[in-house]
Amino acid sequence: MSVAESTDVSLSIAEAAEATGLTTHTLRYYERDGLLLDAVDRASSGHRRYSEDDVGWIRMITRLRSTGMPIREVRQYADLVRAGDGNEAERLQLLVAHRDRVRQQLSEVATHLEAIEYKIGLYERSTCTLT
Amino acid sequence: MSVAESTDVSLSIAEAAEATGLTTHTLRYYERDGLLLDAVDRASSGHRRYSEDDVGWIRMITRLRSTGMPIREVRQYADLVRAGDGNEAERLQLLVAHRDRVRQQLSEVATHLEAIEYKIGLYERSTCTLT
DNA sequence: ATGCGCCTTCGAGTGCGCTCGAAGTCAAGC
DNA sequence: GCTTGACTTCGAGCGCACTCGAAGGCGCAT
Repeated sequence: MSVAESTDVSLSIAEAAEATGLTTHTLRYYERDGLLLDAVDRASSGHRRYSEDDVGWIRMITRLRSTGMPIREVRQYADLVRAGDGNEAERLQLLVAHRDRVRQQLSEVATHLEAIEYKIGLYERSTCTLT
Repeated sequence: MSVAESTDVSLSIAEAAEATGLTTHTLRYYERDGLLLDAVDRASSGHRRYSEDDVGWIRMITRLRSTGMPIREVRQYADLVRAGDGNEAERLQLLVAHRDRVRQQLSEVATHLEAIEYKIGLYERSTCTLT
C-alpha cells in the first residue's frame, strides 16, 4: 500500500534531542519514567535509535507537558495507548478533561493579564506626564 | 476630602487567607520572603492585621504569580515599589517584560491546545463510528 | 594503538514553591 | 481557673520535573 516512504531514518539520542527540543537527559528520563510507548530501539553498540514514530510521540508528550499536564498523567495516557485497542473512550476522557482544564486556565491567565496591562497603562500614562 | 470611607477594616490572617484565596501558611511565607511591601501590622496580641491595602497588594501578587512570574521577580517588583518614587520606569520595564512573556506563552499554549483538540477530534470520530 | 567523542547506567542533587508540624502564647467563654 | 482555639515562630519536609556527575564502553580517525 505504501508508495515510497523512503526515509526509514533513525536518530541518535542527540539528534532526537535536537528534533524535539528536549535534552538527552530528559529523553532518557522520560523513557525511564514510562512516558514512551516502549523502550527505544538500540543499535548494536547499545546506543538508542529513535524512529519517526518515537519522535512523533515525544512531540505529543511535549504538547501535553507544555500545556501543563503532569508527568504522572502523561504516563497514564501512555499506558492506555500501550494497552492497545479498546480503551479509546478512556483516552478521550483523559484528553477532554485536560483540554477543559487548559481552556479554563487559559482564560484565567488572560483575565489576570488584562489587569496587569491596566496597571502598565497607569505607569505609561504617569511616566509620560512626568517627562 | 474623603466623604464616607467608613470601613477601616483590618483582617485576621484567616480572613485575609479567605479574601485572597491563599492559605495562612502562604501568607506568612510571602511576608517572610519579602513579597509584601512591609511587615503587616500587628494587634496588641501579636496577631497580624491585614489592611485593605495589604489585601490589594496580595491580589496583585497573585495576579503576577498565576501568570507565571517567579517569586524572585515578584520580590524585585516589591522592592521597587517599596523604594518609593523615582523608579517607575524600572517597574514598567519589569511589568512589560512579564506581559510579553505571558502573551508569548499564552499563544504557544493555544497552539498546543489546538493540536490536542485535533487529536480529540480523531478519537471522537472513531468512537462514533464504532458505536 | 591511542586518543576522541558520543554514548551508556545509576543514583544523587537542584530549584521552586509551597506545606507542615512542633512548641509556645494569648484572649475569651464556661 | 481552665479549656479552647486561633494565632505566633522556626525550621524541616515534600512533590515535581528535571539536571548533573561519575565511571565506564564502543568505534572511528590519525
